[in-house]
Amino acid sequence: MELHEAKDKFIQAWGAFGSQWGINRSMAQVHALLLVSPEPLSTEDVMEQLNISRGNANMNLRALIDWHLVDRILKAGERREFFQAEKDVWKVATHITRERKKRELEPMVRFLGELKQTSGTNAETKAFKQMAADLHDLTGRIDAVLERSTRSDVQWFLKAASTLLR
Amino acid sequence: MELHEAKDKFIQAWGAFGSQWGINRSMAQVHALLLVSPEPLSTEDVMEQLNISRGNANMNLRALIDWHLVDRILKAGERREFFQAEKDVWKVATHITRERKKRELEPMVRFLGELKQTSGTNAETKAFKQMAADLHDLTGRIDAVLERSTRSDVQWFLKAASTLLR
DNA sequence: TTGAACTTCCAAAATATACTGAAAGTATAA
DNA sequence: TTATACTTTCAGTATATTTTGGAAGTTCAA
Repeated sequence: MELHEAKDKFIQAWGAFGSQWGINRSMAQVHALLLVSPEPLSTEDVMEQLNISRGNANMNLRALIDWHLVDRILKAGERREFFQAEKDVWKVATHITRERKKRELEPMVRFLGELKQTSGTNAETKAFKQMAADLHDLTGRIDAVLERSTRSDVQWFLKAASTLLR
Repeated sequence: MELHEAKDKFIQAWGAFGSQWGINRSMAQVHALLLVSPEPLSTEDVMEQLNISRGNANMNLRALIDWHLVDRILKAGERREFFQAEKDVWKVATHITRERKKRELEPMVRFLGELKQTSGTNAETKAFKQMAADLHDLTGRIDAVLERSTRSDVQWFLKAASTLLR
């Protein structure tokens, strides 16, 4: 497979993969494009290479910066900004994990905790509270594992875990 | 909080949470409804309680059965089918994890493996192949951890992991 | 202070996704 | 075999999300 073809397929695949996980296709594609570009790209470059509008490119670049997946680069003598993806995939995974954990998982854990205080003592209420408690426990454990696995040394964790459990 | 209110909030929250992770809102809500219902429900019950159409209820119930999250129940003397959610949240988590791993993660790991064979030896190609290799390694490790953690004894794994890493 | 080069915003349009409801299909009992 | 009770399908509709492109905003050099 040629480099150009491989990059292209990667951008498509990353976009499709992202959208299965609730990340919009363009954002994932912009990210993929920057991942495979050796040099930082300008907004214009992104627009051209992905055939998307200025507004769309801008919005997704900002979102990626917000997620710490992309850095703004200023070149001497150039007014416009360039964008460069973080290439260390472990760092990328860590940032994505921590952000989604904070934005989505933690609020759910909190909510499930509140449900455990539902009033009532009849069988149906008890069953509901048990379900909420189990789910709270489960999500709490997942949260804890993710917290640990992204704290300081991701690589060590995944290596250790996959070895330990062999 | 009253039982009825708590159930309702749970259904809404589960729907919203699901859609953040690429699962459609109705499917997540049907699942939540069945999770909080002590008795199996009929298609009609689901339609009424969630205010959705017959087609929608049917489609999502089938999808949930397909994901092994819901069982069809036949009651003696009743012609219609009833539906009951698997209430063991560890089992639920295991099924969801394994299904998504199989449908989404594994194909991506395979694809990244293929990218490593991109032809070319110049700096840009090398950098690309390195990136693909890193991503392949990362997703492969995640895959391995998920495989282990859902194999036979989930509870043991998460307990062990969260203790080990304290 | 102006104008050029660039970024950001946002209402409207396009697209993708989900939902509806009626009709067709299927199984069972009489 | 027919009527009935239920399930499934699917074309059309509705809703939600994403994208566009022009206008407004910003920055900076002259």
